[in-house]
Amino acid sequence: MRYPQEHKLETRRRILYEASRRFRGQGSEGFSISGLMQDLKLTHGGFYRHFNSKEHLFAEALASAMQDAHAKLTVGSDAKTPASQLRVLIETYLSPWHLANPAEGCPLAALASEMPRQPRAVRAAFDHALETYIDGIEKLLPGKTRSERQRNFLVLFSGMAGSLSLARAVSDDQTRARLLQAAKEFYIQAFCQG
Amino acid sequence: MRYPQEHKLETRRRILYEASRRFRGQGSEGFSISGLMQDLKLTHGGFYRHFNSKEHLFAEALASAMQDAHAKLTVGSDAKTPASQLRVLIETYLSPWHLANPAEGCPLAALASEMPRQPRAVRAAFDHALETYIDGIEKLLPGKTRSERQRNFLVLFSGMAGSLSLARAVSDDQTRARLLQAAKEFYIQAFCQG
DNA sequence: TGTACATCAGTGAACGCGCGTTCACTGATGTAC
DNA sequence: TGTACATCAGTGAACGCGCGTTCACTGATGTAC
Repeated sequence: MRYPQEHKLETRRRILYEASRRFRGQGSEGFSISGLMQDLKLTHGGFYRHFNSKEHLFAEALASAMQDAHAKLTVGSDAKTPASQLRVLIETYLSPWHLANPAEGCPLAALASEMPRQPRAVRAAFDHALETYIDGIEKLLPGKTRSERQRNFLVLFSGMAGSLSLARAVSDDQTRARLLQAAKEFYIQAFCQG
Repeated sequence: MRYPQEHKLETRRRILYEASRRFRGQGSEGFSISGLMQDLKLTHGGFYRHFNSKEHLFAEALASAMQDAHAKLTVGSDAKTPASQLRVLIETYLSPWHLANPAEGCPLAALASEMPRQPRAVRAAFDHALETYIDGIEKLLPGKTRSERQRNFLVLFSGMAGSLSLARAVSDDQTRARLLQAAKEFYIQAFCQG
């Protein structure tokens, strides 16, 4: 059957967003196209009207995931100094909510370790999405030059992603909470007006 | 055919070590039992004389990998102060060699993000191996009490693992090297006699 | 010491399963006249 | 305005493939007598 105009774009958007959640939550091989489409009340065959392959979907989903994470990390923190905005961002990044919701969180924590094994196109998409991520946040970081702030971004975010990732990896709730709390204090002290 | 005594244990050891490399290098689903056994000049059927399942193999391989990483991080650094031993350890962890050789490196950087999706037995093995890892290194960290040193271990190692992981994820060699270098300076400053 | 049998690490065909992808088809709506 | 045809998002059976795991089998060596 023929669908109203805009319908195709809307379907594509739905697939992309749900995929960006699943890649983060279950990894690049942890879910099937079939299951994804089924949960969107569609069948698997239709997927290929929107994306050439799962690999292409992953590449696009990375950008979508990075935008999503950026948006969630920067809500409601306007009209303050960069240092205090950064403090809120660190607290949000290392919050119990982010710990419990990998599918809606930062792709660095969820997907960085899979990147070395991905095909060139996916890795390029990751590189590009990361650059955009940096551009959106870099201005909150300490540092006189742009490249100094970018270095600080990389150290801070890779460090927080590692802490979040390890906190998710261990089973004991108390260890998780302690790690998150200790990391929060550590990075705030190191990067906020320290 | 019947094999000399000790032969079975030796085969088991070879499977386990090679598996610990592959899990780190390719992830829990990135290689097959068949391929693993083939490269050890064996056939896949024989695997099940040594391990009940790939899951059991993963659980044991985590301990093996963590021991391997611990050994590689602490060679040739005796007869110094804890702070200078820790400095060497940080430099080794964030070295170009570790960047280029995930299969023989720290499982935290390579496997932490897969843990949340693993079955209970694997996660328990990870928890236990991590505790042993901590016990072997904790004494090098600053902190008056054991639990303070353990907290410092968790912050430092999860941070370094995140940096190494992100450095491996990006494609550009210059960005990688800069991230590693910046992280090295940052963590040395923060944890060595700072 | 010699012989018959038991053992069991390793072999390789076979299994069921889920996956990504393809493709002939459907049918409501848009378009040409 | 009415009619015939084209379009194309979505359907679902079918494909080939690689995987983890099972199992009947092999045969050199250990053991019982």
